Amino acid sequence: MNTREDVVAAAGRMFARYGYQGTSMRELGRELGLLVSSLYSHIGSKQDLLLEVVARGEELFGASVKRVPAGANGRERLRGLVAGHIDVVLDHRDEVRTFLNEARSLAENHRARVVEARNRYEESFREAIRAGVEDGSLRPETDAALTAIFLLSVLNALDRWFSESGRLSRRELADAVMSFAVR
Amino acid sequence: MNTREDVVAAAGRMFARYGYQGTSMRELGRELGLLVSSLYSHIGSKQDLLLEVVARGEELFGASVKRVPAGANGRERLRGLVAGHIDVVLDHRDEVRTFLNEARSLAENHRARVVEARNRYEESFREAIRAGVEDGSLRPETDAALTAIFLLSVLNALDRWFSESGRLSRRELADAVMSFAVR
DNA sequence: GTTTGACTAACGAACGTTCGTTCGTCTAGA
DNA sequence: TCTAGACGAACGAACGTTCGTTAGTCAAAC
Repeated sequence: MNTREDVVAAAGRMFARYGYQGTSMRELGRELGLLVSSLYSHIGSKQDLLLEVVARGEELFGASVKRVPAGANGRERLRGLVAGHIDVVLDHRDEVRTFLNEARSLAENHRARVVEARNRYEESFREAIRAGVEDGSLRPETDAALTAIFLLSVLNALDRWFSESGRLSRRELADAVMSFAVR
Repeated sequence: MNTREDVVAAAGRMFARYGYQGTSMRELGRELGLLVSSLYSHIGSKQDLLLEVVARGEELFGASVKRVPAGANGRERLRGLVAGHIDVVLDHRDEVRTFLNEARSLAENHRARVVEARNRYEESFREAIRAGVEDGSLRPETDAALTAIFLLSVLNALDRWFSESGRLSRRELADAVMSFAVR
């Protein structure tokens, strides 16, 4: 017997791998050992399913920001954001991939909300960088906007190559990313 | 009157924006002012269309590598690769986006070829970096594998935010990316 | 100078298949 | 006995593709 949670988790897995449009409800059912129609005992629609997976990705990043200690200096806060992002990406690959790549398949109003959430998230990176420049923990010539974009570009591509059993630990990865972006 | 070229170009545009699975042949026809069936006067199948667009992206990157002068030192060659990549991404957004994001919708054998092409391309970055370390134009502690991945992560995300009318020129962008990756 | 035949581009109808979704029924556990 | 979850059949719409046909163009053959 499957729970609603099982359905959402399997949907995340398949959306991440095959994309929203590339995932049929029949295949999703097969993944769970169910017929298509049985899925609708748990969910309202395919679109709802996407919405839920994307919302989880959104919340994960939001929660990660809140976990960064407010008292620290700019550089430490940025380092916290980077480490938090790494954890979110690697611990929740399916939701993150779906959040990053499949939001375009959301209905307009929900997609707009996601874009806004991503902007707020990026702004928290910029804010930490600006603070670091002011408090002297980051070089004065550091460009907040550009650095934030570069950092997030690298961080969001992580799950395409990073392996837990590889050469680098998460901590070493965070160090490498930080020294790339802000030396 | 439309040519085969028109069809491939329109397909690139739509694959880039809506994805391969998110593009229907009927909508592609509408984009060109044609009925679905008329498309098949120009092409063999939807899959052929994807293959052609992806192949163009592949060739663009391959040609960019060849344009880098072989005589230069490692750092200069890397700089040439970065500048070339920027040009390809910004001058051929549709083909590049399709090449990067939609290759998974290719039949297995063709997808494997794309993966191989991408590996070769990344290897040319690593090679330039290793050469730079040896000839002293890059810092000795530079990690070729990691630097190449970080560089390509940043470069491939460019078309999501870079605007020709923005604050940075392409040259300034190349400078920023280079100093980001190899100081 | 006219006719013929190949060629291209587009049409509209239709094919079989798959899509997301709905419905009424059945069954096992509370 | 009631209910949640799974079933199987069915829905209309959309999918990619094929078909036979038509109108226009252009060069070669008469």
